[in-house]
Formats: sequence, structure tokens, C-alpha cells
Amino acid sequence: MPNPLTETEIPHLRAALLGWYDAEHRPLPWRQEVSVYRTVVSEFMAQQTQIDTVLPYFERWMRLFPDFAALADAPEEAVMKQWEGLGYYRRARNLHKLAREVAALPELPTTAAQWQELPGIGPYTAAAIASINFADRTAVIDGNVIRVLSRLTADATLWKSSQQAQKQLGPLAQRLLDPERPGDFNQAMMELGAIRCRKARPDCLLCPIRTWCTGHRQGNPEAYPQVQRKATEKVTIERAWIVSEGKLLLERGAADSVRLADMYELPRLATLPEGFAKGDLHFKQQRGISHQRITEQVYHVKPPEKPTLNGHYVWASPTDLQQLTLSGPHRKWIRQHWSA
DNA sequence: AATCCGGGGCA
DNA sequence: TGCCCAGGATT
Repeated sequence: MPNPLTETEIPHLRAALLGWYDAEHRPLPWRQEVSVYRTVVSEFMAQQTQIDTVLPYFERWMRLFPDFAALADAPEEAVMKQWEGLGYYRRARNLHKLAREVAALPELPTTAAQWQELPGIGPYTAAAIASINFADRTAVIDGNVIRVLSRLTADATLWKSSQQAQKQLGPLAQRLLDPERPGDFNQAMMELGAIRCRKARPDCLLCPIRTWCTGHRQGNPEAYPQVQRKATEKVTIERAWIVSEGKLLLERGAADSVRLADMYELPRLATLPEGFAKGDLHFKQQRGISHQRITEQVYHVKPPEKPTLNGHYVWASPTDLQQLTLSGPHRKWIRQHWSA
């Protein structure tokens, strides 16, 4: 059989995909009411994060920061606080910075190339914003699109990274893109990957483009894509549980730190000043980040008589704790173990 | 091109 | 436990 994705077939594929999308797309909040700002916020939140996780954050965010101007005017702490629990906190910092830059512009950028100049926006997010809001003819390539395209063409390449797959599949994605409805087409490709062309047990019988799909025809769509992954690394961190006069000692991440900048967490044991005495293990928790499996061991620690602590440390009462921004796991553990 | 982000959910 | 998720920045 010849390559089914000939130039004469592509318009039919586009029509089938868009027809399906029009009829069956999920009524996500940023689709029900579309604006540049809503697209930008949803795309930032959805980076490396599943849509179901994003939904409650998105609704809260829109109530507090309804537009670029409101976000630009908001203090940094308020912005970080709303992101608490969503992870990859640099996204929130970049989004805030972006709002301030956009609010200062005479008019909004319109092309993907222009959007990509802004903080926190790479090739994917730029294409999504520009195609959805300004009909810019730039194809998006995310994890969903990689899966759909590699199955469509039964591409057995062993990608060394998703970044490499994005690069290699770019021309095909661009060739398929419907020039009349680029935003809807981009969303349709992603929607298909999310609800039909799933990683496991894809619903090929309900797929609008299975006619053109080599993976389906061969009967092994789940074999694609093949992406090499790095093994999970195990990391252990020791932390201190120090309560004095009804307050819990917390440590603030350095403002210029790559991770958890200006956010609070239980103090690391290794970097506490002299005089703190490590006691028994209080509790132990696990969490994951990217390719790391992190075990956190929290010990009871007895402070010295007159502890001298620099500005990175703070004694927090339960009320203070409400105001501060912590990572999701630390917030949860403290709530579980500090029922004062 | 690799690595990190101290996320989170799911089989 | 491994894998994936509407990735981007940094080196």
C-alpha cells in the first residue's frame, strides 16, 4: 500500500479530525470562554501537568487574577500562593513576569515567534497561543501529538528524548495542519491523543482518522512511540522538625535558587547552624519529581538555648503557615503531623 | 543534547 | 515502581 498521507488525502484527514473535534471535544473552561489571557494561563498550568489536575487551579486563578493587568498588579507572594501544590513553581514566576511584560506592551504579540520571546514560553506554548487566538499557522507538538503522529505513520524510531521526537515530527505536523483552522486543528490533534489515541488501550474504533493510520492497520498502535527514558534515581534528604513555643521552624529557599525560590520547607538537617541536636525519626515520606524518587526523613531536633538563625529561617505559627507558600508535599505533611 | 524542575496521578 | 502528562530553561 502506498503512503496514505498523500497531498490529496490530507484535506480529508483534516476534515475528519475537525468534524470529530467539533462534535466531541471536552468542554474545558478555557474553550468555553476563549481569550488570550485564558489560553496563556491554561497552557502554563498544563505544562507537564494533566488537565484534570489543572481544572480547579484554573478556576481559582481566574477569580483572583481575571486578566493580564490584574496578574501584573498582584504581589509575587499572592501569585506563588495560588500555584501552591501544582509544582514546577518556576512556571508561576514566569507567568507573573510575562503578565508584567505583556501589560507594558502597546499591543499583544500575534505570532508564535513573537510569543516565544516571552518568559516561560517555548515552541509548544508559543504555537498553541498564536494558533488558538490569532490563527497563526504553526503546528503544536506535545506528548499527545508525538503519540498520534508516530502511530499514524507507524514510526518505530527509538527517540532519545521527546525533544528529539518533536524536532523530527515537526515537518509532518506542519504539513497536516489545517491552514483555515490552525487553532482548532492543533487542539483536535491533542484532544485525539488525550481521549482516543491514549497511551494504553487506544479507542481506534472511535478514531476519526483511523482510515489513514498505519499503526491501526498493522494492529499494534500501542507499540508507538518509542521514547528512551532515564532510570529513576533514588535520593534521600534529612530534615528537621523543630517546634518551640508553638512555632515550627521553616527554611526559605534562596530567591535566586532554581528550585523553590522564596518558598518555605522543613529545614534541611545538613545545613542547620551549630548547636542543633538530632533526635529520633519523627516521620518518613516519599515523593517523586521527574526521574527522581525522593525519600524525606524528618527528625525531631532540639534547638540550642539561644539559636542564631539567618534570614532564611522563620518560626511559623499555624496562622503564619496559612500565609506562607510551601510545596504541596510539605504543606500536607505538616498538616498531618502538626495537629496543635 | 542532557539535565533539571525537590509535581502528581495512574496502572 | 515505572511511565506519562497541552514543556521550558539552563548548561
